[in-house]
Amino acid sequence: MPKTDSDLNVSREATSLRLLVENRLRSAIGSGLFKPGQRLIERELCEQTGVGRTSIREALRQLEAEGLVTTIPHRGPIVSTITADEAAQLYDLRALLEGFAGRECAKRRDPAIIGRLRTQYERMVAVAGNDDRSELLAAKTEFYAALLEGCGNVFVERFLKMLLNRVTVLRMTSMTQPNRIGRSLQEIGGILVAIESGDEDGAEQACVQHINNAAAIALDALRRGET
Amino acid sequence: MPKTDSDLNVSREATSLRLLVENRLRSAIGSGLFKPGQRLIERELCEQTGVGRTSIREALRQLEAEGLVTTIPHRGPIVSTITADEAAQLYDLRALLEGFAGRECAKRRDPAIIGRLRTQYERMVAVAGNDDRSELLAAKTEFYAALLEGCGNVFVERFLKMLLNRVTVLRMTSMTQPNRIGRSLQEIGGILVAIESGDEDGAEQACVQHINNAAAIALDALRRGET
DNA sequence: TCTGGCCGATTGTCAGACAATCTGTCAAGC
DNA sequence: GCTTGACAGATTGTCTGACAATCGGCCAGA
Repeated sequence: MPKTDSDLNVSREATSLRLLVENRLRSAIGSGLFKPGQRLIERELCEQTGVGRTSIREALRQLEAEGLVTTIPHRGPIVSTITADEAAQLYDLRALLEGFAGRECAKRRDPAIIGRLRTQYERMVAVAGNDDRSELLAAKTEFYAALLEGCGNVFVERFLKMLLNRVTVLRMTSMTQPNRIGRSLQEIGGILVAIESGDEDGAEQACVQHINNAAAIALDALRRGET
Repeated sequence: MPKTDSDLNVSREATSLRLLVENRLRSAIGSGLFKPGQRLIERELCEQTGVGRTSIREALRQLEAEGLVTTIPHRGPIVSTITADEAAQLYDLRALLEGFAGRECAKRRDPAIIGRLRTQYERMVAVAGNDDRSELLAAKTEFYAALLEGCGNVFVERFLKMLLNRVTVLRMTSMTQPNRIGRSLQEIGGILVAIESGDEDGAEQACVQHINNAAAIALDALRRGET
């Protein structure tokens, strides 16, 4: 990211209402407050958010483009559901892209990125034992954010973000398996080491393997459960 | 695709106005009618299309999500420009995804898909000599469409479509090089053969190589030209 | 030449309105 | 009882008009 000389970045959070709504809805869906399949009725959203229908609708169009919601004509938007089949495809693609990202990170070895990766990894190790998983999840999210930025490809970054939004709910499932955490951490550590040592093939493989393992668990739970 | 018993598919083209506008704008940008960097003023679009601002704005949000237009706050949307650097990243990702698609096609060997690929390839060969390139381009587009569908991964398909929309203008450039056509056809033939014979590695390699070659030319032209 | 302020253009957002369309229900008919 | 048809309510899709906020450029003044 182009860092300004001195940090005079007037954050310009003055984002439009539409963007605020968009982010709210995104996190509402990601956090499970809005469940897959649930209808999102415009007027209700207007009341809940206090903004006009215009802004709501435009935000919904954006989320629709990202695949988070699906609009049924003359019926309105619903939170997208995902079949086991699609989930498998999603994980396939994610493995491909994250493998690429891992490889690129290892190739570039940007110290700033590596620093962030290591920080988050250590944070994950530190809080792994907590009952409250939220911080673990936060650390993992940050870890991935660094990985995506580090790959130096804005398209990969954008696409992976979209994919991650869609698996968030599934990821909760797979993280719930208690004894998965240990293995997961181990795998992530492997990714970190490979990147730090510039081992491109190793980093790619580690990323792919990590996703595949997570996918196996998530898909299993998904098939066992419903929808 | 789930084919209905008898072909009673009432095409239900009755898509919403918003979708019509969206497609119009997409092709207007893809065809170069709207040039990169050009401002898209809502009211003008309203006049040109004859629809209200509501529909225009929602369509723009969609295109924005796809990356085709970029909205500058309080300034309005412009047709997205692309730097040489970003173009390189775009081609990198495209190579990755199309390599994946090629591999999957070779793995699955769906006769319907292979038939379509071959048909379009032969069509390309047939019209390669024409002065008018439009049919060649159309055939190539169809070829790719079949390749994307054949990979059996809706996410890969969707993402690649987005990427293709963004390179369309660049692709024109690279196709303009006259003696590139021969090589290009040869490469595409290679892809087809590999898929038909189920050679996964070969198909992937052929796809990647094809994109890399196209990228080299396009990027060269881009750097030589402007922006 | 640089500074500051004004003005037009355009977006961002809202409220209200209306037709088109979908869904569920309920009565009528076999 | 089960199917058919019609009606009513709910909700979207779209338009219109409106207004404040903001951006860019122009022009006067130092």
